[in-house]
Amino acid sequence: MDTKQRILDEALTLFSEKGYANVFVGEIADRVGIKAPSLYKHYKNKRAIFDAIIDEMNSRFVEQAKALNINGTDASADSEIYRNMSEDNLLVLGRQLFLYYLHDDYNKRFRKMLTIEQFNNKELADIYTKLYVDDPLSYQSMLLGMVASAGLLHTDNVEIMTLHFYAPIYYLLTICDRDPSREPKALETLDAHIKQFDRIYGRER
Amino acid sequence: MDTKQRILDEALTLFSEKGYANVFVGEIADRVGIKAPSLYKHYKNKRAIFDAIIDEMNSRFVEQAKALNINGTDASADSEIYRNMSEDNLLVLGRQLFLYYLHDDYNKRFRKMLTIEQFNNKELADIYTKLYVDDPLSYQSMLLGMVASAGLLHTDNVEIMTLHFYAPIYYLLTICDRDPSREPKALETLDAHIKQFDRIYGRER
DNA sequence: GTCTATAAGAAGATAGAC
DNA sequence: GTCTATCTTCTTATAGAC
Repeated sequence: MDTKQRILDEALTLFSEKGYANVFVGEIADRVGIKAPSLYKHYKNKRAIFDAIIDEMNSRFVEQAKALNINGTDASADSEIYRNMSEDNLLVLGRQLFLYYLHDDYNKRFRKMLTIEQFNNKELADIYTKLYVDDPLSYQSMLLGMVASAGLLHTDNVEIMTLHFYAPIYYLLTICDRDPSREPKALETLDAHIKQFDRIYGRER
Repeated sequence: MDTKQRILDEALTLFSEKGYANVFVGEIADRVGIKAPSLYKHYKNKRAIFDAIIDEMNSRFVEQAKALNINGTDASADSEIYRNMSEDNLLVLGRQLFLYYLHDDYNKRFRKMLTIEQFNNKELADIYTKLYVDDPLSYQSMLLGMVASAGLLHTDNVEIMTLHFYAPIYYLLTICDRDPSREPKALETLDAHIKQFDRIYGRER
């Protein structure tokens, strides 16, 4: 990886642990293995590093969204999966979603940085809301809606059903971000949640 | 309010908006209406202000927990309320919980400060987990457990039922903290959530 | 592109008068 | 307890050699 990219990488790690203001330019340089002044050959100033991180993450997530949408809107490709969705498949879906969000390195560090900076930076607050509130809700609404229209889930309000699916996942995610030692317990709770969700919405009522 | 207390109050406001590192001692002093050096007659240094906030908030919440426990463990006082819990009462309970957390001034500012500082300060991370994860879960488990034992809610897993009640409330709370303009929509969603919760758990299955 | 040396400025904290 | 003046330290950023 070239130096310019390594600077972004180390900076993101540090920003996600301590927040922008607590990270010094010299600290980033140290991690990269250069001296602070050398860093200014790659970026105009400290803020430019921060902005470059946001730009890169934004395009990363735009690509990801594109990839999801291709599968998501192409009913012929996906419908078979979701029309045959058993409790086991629902468990796998929820677990994958959770573990991807939790362990994907960029996702995790970027989310923590957004968490720290959200009240101080309206742009980051909006990105957070998009990535961890609005996008998951609309994506999962679509998936669960397909499962429901196949008759495997039953509700008269897909939005609330999706909230009941996602809110506990989000809640467990924030717990693990704060304290990774709670991860095993959170995974158990996740499974119990999804099984219960399937029992609740998975039969005629 | 005396100066020493006003310093804590203004500091908490600033810390909750910008985080510890982005708040300057002179800024706190400005808000209080004194000069920075005068502030050092009240607190040894900037960190001491921060620590005093945590101490005060801790004792505030200990008192609150005591007050809740008196009602909570005194079955004879509360049981009548919870044994007659209709959907309307459940709505009120959820709404009160949500609006208290959302609008109580100390709660709100302290929560935002904890959110910002959680990854940089293990003590604050633990306080956050206690206040917004463990305590609400155990308190609400107790309440909902009473409602269930009165036959008004039905589940074989009170813990997961409580997660299904609280996680959406927590999720909506973090949305509103980040963007208060979403509060009206969040309140609608909250009501829809609780009504759905009551429909799900409130009848024999 | 990386370094050493250093400038420029910000922010925390102290001294001492009132 | 509050002020003005000031010290000290830390951090960003630049200059200029290699």
